[in-house]
Amino acid sequence: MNDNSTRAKPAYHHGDLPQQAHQLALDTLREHGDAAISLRALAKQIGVSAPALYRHFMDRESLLAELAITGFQALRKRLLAVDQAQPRQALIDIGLVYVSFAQEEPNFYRLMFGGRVLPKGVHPRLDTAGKSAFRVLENTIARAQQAGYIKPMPLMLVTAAAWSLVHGLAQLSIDGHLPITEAEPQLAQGVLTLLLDGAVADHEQHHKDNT
Amino acid sequence: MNDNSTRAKPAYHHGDLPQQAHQLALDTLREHGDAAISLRALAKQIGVSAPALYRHFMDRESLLAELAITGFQALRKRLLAVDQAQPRQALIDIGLVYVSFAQEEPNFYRLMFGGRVLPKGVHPRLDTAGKSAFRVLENTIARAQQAGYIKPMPLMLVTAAAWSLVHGLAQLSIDGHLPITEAEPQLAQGVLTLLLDGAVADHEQHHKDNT
DNA sequence: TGTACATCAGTGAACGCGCGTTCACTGATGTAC
DNA sequence: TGTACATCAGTGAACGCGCGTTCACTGATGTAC
Repeated sequence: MNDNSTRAKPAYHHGDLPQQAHQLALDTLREHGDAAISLRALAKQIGVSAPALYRHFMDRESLLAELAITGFQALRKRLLAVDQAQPRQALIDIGLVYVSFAQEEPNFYRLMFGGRVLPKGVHPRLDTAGKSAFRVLENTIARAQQAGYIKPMPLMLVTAAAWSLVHGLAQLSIDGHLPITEAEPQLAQGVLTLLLDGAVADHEQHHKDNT
Repeated sequence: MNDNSTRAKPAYHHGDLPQQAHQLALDTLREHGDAAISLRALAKQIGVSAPALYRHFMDRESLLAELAITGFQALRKRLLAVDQAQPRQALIDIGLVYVSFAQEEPNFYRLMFGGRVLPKGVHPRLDTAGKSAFRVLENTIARAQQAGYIKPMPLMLVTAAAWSLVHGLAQLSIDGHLPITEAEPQLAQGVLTLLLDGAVADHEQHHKDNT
């Protein structure tokens, strides 16, 4: 009687408010960006009074932080799925996966890395989630280096370079500055390869140790 | 009589409204970010009614676009100041200058590249300004390539890589993800060098042509 | 040099909006005995 | 098994806010003759 579809329609106690709010906020984020998320609108759509949400979320920003955490977990999961057998291919693939995540979920990505929305240090769980996604990238590089594929140099330096490159690619392409689509990742692939092999012409390689 | 200090204080006709509004908005942007800019607040601070601003700016977004244009011009100017004598040094310096601009003017940089605020294609003058700043970077690379310093490959590929790298560095460092400060640009320098020389160990170079 | 007139750059009031958040409350549920 | 009570999850009303923008207007300025 009260469970005819997937969800009951309880009169007073909703029973599933936090999850449903989270899900709806997530949909809104993906479609319209973080700026479009408002607790009032969310409550209205769910059919619940606005203050009800405050039982489950400290404030608007906490909700955004939870969404961002979800995003980092999703990103991490995708990065973990990359085949690690061949160092070179693993490095390229992980970059491509990173970029394609941003392309598939631009609004998610912007929330996660916007800076404006969720400053670092305010939501510890968020920082942790971000770090653990980053660590997948870092581990891949570390492995490649241990295998002797990457030059011996501070891990920090290589990861900073790799992360900067993929982050830049991601941002520029979701803002329409680079002609990269999911269907045409050639440019992204070329760029990643460039970091591996270097831009400098072979006959100029003696310059290397001058800097 | 009406010109005792630098500025007159005319009763009705302000005489300098657009410039003063632009300047004040610019200060607000730098200090508090684009979200803090409101036409009403601006008008209030200047001591003029809010609708007065609509004589000079189509709407809020147009004002933001003008600010962003100013930003791109400033960035371009700095990039142009880089010494182009030595290809390698020019490439590194232009990257460092780019990153340090973002660090000095994070809110400016976010407005210019935020994506959320000013979508491409809406303000043609803005797009032009962005392109002409970008062209300085592109020209530097083209020169280095013509000098034989950069491998022969599509210019687009190298510029995409370089731009992505510096953009990523800039973004990550202003969001506090990388320990780069103006006083300590070593990491930035190391990262830029890495793109030039490549990450792959020398004895693995035979992999190069496999990809 | 003076005057009529067009144009420009302001004004004050108002529209309509949605937001986050707090308050004192009530209805529903779970738990100890 | 039944009942008293604590706790939890909602409610409706309200506070206070600032925003962008439009409207009909008026005061100031520049221009033609």
